[in-house]
Amino acid sequence: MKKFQSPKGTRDVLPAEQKYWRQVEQVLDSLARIFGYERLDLPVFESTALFQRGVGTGTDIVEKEMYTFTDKGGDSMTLRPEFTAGVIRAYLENGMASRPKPVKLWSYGPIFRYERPQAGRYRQFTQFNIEAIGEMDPALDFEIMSAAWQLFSDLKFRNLCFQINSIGCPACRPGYMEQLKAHFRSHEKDLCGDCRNRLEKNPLRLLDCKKETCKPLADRAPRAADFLCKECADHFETLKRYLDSMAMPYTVNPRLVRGLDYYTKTVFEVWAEGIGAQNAVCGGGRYDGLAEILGGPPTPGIGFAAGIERLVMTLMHQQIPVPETGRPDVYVACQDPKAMPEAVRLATLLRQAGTPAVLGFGGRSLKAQLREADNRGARFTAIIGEEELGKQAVQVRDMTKAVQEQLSWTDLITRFRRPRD
RNA sequence: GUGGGUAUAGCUCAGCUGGUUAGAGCGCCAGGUUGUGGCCCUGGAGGCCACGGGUUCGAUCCCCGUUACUCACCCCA
Repeated sequence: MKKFQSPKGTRDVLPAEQKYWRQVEQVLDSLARIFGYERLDLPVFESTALFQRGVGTGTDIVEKEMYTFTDKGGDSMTLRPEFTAGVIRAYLENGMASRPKPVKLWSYGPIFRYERPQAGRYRQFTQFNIEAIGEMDPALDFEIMSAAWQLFSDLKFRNLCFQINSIGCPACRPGYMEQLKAHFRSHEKDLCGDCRNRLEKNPLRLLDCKKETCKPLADRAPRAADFLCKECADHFETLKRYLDSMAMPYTVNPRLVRGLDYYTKTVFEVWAEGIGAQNAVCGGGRYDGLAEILGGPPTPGIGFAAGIERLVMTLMHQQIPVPETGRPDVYVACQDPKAMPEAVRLATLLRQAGTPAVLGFGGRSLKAQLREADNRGARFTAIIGEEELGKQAVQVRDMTKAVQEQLSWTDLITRFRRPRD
């Protein structure tokens, strides 16, 4: 029979990797608390139309990357390829517009995109997502970016690169797009095939092309920042002043465009090095038109998403120390198998007192049990030997100091008791 | 969707231009006498050498195909 494997583009997060996940999750949880964001959990699948409308039919995500299926009732459903559309759907559906603005929400969970896997790219991956809805103030753009900043500094990341840009709004973008198209159309014969397709459909993407033939043209292309309307230009300037005043280093990248249709004004990404070609660990921006696209009242918003797998990869690549997890306080061993009933009772009592305790199974030699205690990282081993048998007593061995003493069960339990909350 | 690379033990990999019982390190298990881990020593378990075909007296090795994994393009987290 053919051996089963995890589906292409999915992975198992084995116990050895869990400490890194735990570290990231703890930092995220406290970050959300520090910045005043509340948790919102969403369904993993939504109506396909939500993503078609919200993300945009011209995007790669909607065109070729969605896990879409028809359920038994005949409705088309899609595993979420991003969080934002679902967050806005929930915001509108649950009348959150009546709450104090901005409404600040965060979410965490699996995201699905059907792509060819490579280093740092999976078909099922995990995102942390943060959104602030209902406020135009550039100070909120700053707050969101500053949350990203603090996330990475709390994780102790080094060598990060913040990229920002402004891509305008419905008032100024059409004018810019015309200029952009005109520029590329005059050189159409020099463009690669992909770019010729993009020309009418999504001209912004041409700026992003990495082909040697298109790059020089992209470099000479008109820049979005030069065509912003007064409102967008002021917004961008104010944001940059906030960033400067707090000494947060960033690069204005006129070629940063981002792949989703709904972005307006501010867009940004954070790049890490050393984790492969997929180096964006965080990406986001403002989406002032999205709520309307989804049938709600005009509602501005801004947010970002971070890919947890890439954060974990960076943590490991930069060899950042994280707390060890899963070490037992006490390993209960017995010298003779006939002491096993006592060992079982002692382990149970320890656990009832909240002490992480593991038991040596299988009637193996004491030597083997101590070896196991060592391998599992146990801090102490409680040994029931010939002398202790039937006396409610144990030899307690300190595994780092290699010294031991006889203790009664009650003393042992008292010493290792852990209050639980 | 388009390219390149790689498939040998649980993991990381050797295996010379094809030659008979397929190796190492790590890990796992058990021992090194009288109740005790880490270091050291000894032993053991564990491989249809990815799968299918071809060339050959003979293929883990050469050729073709399939599949999987992987890196990159595209795009993104």
